[in-house]
Amino acid sequence: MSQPPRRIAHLDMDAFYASVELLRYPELRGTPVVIGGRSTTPPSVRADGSRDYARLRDYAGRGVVTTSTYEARALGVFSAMGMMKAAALAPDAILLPADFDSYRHYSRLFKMAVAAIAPHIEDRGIDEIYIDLTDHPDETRTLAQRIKDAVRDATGLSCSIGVAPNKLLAKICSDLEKPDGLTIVSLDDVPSRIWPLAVRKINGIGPKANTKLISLGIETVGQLAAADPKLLQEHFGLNTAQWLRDVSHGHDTRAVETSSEPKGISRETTFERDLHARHDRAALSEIFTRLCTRLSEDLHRKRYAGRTVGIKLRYADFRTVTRDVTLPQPTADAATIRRAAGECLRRVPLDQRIRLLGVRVSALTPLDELARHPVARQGELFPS
DNA sequence: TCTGGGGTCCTAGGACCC
DNA sequence: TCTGGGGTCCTAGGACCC
Repeated sequence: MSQPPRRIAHLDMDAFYASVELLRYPELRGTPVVIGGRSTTPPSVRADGSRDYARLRDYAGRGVVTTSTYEARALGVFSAMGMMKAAALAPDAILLPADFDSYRHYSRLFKMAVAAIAPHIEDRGIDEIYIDLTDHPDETRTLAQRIKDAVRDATGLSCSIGVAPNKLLAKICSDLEKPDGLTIVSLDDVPSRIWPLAVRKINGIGPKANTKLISLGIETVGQLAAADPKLLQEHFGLNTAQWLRDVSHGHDTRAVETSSEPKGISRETTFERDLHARHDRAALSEIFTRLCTRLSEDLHRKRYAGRTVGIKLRYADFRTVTRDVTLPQPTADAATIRRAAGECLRRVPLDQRIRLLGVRVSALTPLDELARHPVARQGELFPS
């Protein structure tokens, strides 16, 4: 009585932000382009109508690369890299500011195009989704190609799709033939196609676990599958060791979740220069209040209130501390958030320079749900 | 020339209650 | 006076992902 294998697709847009920018600036196609930076401005238009693009070499200050075109990646410039380091590697690369409104627009377009064909979709952020194709009547490759064509028709953008019996393998194989890939993998293919890959390719094995595995002589998924369970348990604990074994054999039973509620909403900012609690008190206070105001607006717009208010603080040396407090009633009110967050801030040592300040509200309840319960009206949701 | 901003999940200890 | 186990909530930190 074995179930037939599921058909799970992972769809990943190719260099999404950069590709959206190339729709707007097609003359940049084929050249190294980097998106990111804090103070980057859009290209200006010259008198003759041509565009004057900023170059990476002209950038100064903080910030990281948000994403880059494949030509820039060939020069060693990747997401999350510091801008100054990127400028050293690719000084002539074109620099563009991120335009998240535009990316969200194209995100909606591609997701709608997929949903018209296969509606069982799990959102994984702005540029990727899982799709459960198990109950779809069409043959797998034909169906996946149809989805790719629909995405291109709707957006002018290419994507890569992996189809496999579960999310773990689908995610891995959507990356195997990028860009514009279409890869189908079954459980039988795991030894030949998955085992040769680096363990880092597994979603959930990050820099820390990767380093640890390599120190144990485990570099590939196949080596992980062959590793002594006792050894793994010693270094990772029972749960993680079991998970490592499962994923190394391509096993994963997680369902495609078509809806989810947010757990927390936050706002944070890294300062142009590190600030000191006493010397820069006024500036810090203004930023703090603005974060709370923005967060309150986010909560209202998304129709949530939350009981737990927290702060995050990053020192100049990059150490991070958090403090939070749980209120008797959920709140979305800026002044209430500011007060609670201020209490949290007092519990943190403020003797060193600070580079980042953040505010967060969690333990969320939908506002509409709250409005149906009388207790909410007496709380701090709607202060007089 | 250091390292964004928005999230999720997990662990672990202590408080508190039954 | 000391001794239980289990369950839940709260708080802090860390790993990881897009």
